Amino acid sequence: MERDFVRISDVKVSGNQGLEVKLRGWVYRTRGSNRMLFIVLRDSSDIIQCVGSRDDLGDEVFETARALNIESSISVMGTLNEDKRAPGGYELHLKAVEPVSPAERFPITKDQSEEFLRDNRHLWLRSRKMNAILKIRSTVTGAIHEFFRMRGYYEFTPPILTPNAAEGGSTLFEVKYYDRKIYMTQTWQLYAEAAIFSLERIYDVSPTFRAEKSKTSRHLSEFWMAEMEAAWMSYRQAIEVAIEEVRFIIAKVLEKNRNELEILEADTSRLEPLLSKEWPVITYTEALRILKEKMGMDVTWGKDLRTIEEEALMENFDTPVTVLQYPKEAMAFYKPVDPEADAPGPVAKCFDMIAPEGYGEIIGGSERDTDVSAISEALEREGEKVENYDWYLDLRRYGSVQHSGYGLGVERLIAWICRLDNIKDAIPFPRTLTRVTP
RNA sequence: GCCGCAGUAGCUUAGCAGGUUAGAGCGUACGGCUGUUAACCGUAAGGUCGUCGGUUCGAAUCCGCCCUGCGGCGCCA
Repeated sequence: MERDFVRISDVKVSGNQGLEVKLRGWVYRTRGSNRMLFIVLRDSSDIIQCVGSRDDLGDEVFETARALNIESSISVMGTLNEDKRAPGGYELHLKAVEPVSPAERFPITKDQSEEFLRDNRHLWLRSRKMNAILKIRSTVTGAIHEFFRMRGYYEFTPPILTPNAAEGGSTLFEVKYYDRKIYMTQTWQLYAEAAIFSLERIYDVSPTFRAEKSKTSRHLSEFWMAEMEAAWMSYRQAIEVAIEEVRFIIAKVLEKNRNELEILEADTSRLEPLLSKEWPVITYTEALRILKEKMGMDVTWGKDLRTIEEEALMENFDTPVTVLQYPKEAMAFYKPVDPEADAPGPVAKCFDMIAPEGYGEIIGGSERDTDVSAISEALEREGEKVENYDWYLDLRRYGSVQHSGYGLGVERLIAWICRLDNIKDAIPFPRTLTRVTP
């Protein structure tokens, strides 16, 4: 009996005219009169309109079916019919309707604010929109695993609870840990650097926590980063990997999720050309020149690019752009100077990838300094206690090698691919400055 | 930390140069409808207008404090 049920997406194909099938799922919409009844049924795969008449079902079943609330779970039996009047072109002519568990009045109705839907995210996950986003999210993280494993990388899992900061103590979440205080991880990087001396090439897809007081549509307090770290690799090689990775992910989404992109109104013609185009790689210094010549914006050399400048820069491109060699002064302690760079001042062996359409930085990465004294001095300049980083410095004392890595903001990438207005919809249960529920 | 915007029924909102019982749509309840597309028609219930205080004969409307939320800047992925 159980095996007789089929998925909606499997029956919504031509050639099934008149076929008798059993479906089960949830009531997505209902309409009708006292003789006709329309139930749009939803399962994980798709939706289909079910049509029932009082004559076919009999008074008792008809009245039971008519009384079903939205989101009641039901199983149905009927014959398939191609009909232009049905949304989606196919419908099921009902012969039987059996409630599994009738729903109470569903709180989500026609008009809802974005915030109301986020308050009810536990129920809104059932929407076509969230269903589509979650499917794409699954493709994206699956593609990341596939991409790195195909290239001989090992998955390496970092600790989530960490004793000290990696980039600026002010954005750390404190955790009561027995009788001490520790922190939620901001990046796997320090641990990844330890691991490459064993595994050489590693990656992860892990949660990251940042207590930044940023209230924007691009920030989450808990988000997922897909990182990589590789021994014997320059930052320029890491850039090549990063571009390949993002292209690979987009190709996978285009391959698997065309229906979902359509539901999200995330026009695939934005994404398709990306696969055949070159993605520019420019230096920070060149970026300043573009800003001055094409946008009339004067940025003092040495200042980090701010959001308005990044957005202005991206108006000149329709693909992601990688900007490398930012001024060393503005960069974190572990990013080494590139002595070969052609720039007005010292620049770091580092890069950011900026997404088009205003979605901002999706990747940040760099080569990692291997010079113990350079790191120590940089740490002191940032006001950190060098002794806290003793084990990290050990990695330079025992057979250090050139190595690089980067982190990809999974939700920012998903938000861009899905053309979302807000990054909060790129993750099932968003955590922000003000939101910790549901 | 800084700068904007908002808070009126379960939800989405109108009303805001102060003036009778604060309107509507959706949802809900009941009734009607043989093909609907978050249908349509009718009836009904549903509101301490975020809080506290002030101005006034009179405050949803004007003023002030506070609370809550949203977005943006800085910072970041």
